[in-house]
Amino acid sequence: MRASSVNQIILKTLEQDQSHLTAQQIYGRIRDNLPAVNQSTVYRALERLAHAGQVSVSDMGLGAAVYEAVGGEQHHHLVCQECNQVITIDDAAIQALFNDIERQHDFQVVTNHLILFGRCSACRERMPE
Amino acid sequence: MRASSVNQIILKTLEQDQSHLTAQQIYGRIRDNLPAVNQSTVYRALERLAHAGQVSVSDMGLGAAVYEAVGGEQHHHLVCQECNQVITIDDAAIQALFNDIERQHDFQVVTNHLILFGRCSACRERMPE
DNA sequence: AATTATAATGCAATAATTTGCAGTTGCAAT
DNA sequence: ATTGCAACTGCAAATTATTGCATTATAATT
Repeated sequence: MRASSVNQIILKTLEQDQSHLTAQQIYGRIRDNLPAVNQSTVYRALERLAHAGQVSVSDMGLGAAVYEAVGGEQHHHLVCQECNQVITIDDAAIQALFNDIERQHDFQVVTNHLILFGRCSACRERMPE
Repeated sequence: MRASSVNQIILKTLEQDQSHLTAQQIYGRIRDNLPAVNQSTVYRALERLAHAGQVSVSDMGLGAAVYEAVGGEQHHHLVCQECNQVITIDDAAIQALFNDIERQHDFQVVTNHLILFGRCSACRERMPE
């Protein structure tokens, strides 16, 4: 396998699929076309892409991390610990925080997919503390 | 083993140790006193404690997640992807964001230890994009 | 105290992820 | 072309984390 065309293939795979894919799912889809790609190659390519800010990695509290191509508009998620509901929130507030951090700490945030765990309104009503 | 005294033992272990411990390290320390505790019990106890907001779980980009007792003052971290430097930041800005989210989405954030990846100032100078 | 329900545990199997190391590949400079 | 170096890959082993199921413990109820 030609070195690092894997990056491109993974990116294309993620772009076709809008939803969050696990490393194993990505591995599976790539295998369909290129049987001769190893698992750790996929993990390492994903790591490179995440590092470069081209894909996001998120632990949504499922067994496995999920990956996604970073497109124009970012989004983030609130995950309810009780009912597992996933709420998508837009980037404005988060970007503002990141800008603050960048100014205060001179630190360029690359994290591009934030997952915040907690309790949704329905679950709070259903079972108040 | 008396059910769920494990919770207390883990909490005590984490409180004694200020630093971030991995599940394996916690497992190791508990074994010293209580050989008859299983790995999955430790993982499950940590999960419970995290869910209850008593300990924080963070993937700092090392191989394993790290756990910490949640004390009075929260803190969060910026982790440089290049040099692995860990910058500790205080809670104020983050809490403000969480409050916003709580107001806008009626969602109570439990996440209590945020890790943001990016590039520290030194590395940005050393290797500008 | 006996009875039920609910939650916690151990164990073993499985899944997900990481790592070490040797071998390839791509690329730039001879 | 050849050399040298850094990045990428495959493979296998090791680590880290999760899960299913039978058993045991705790708690609540009668």
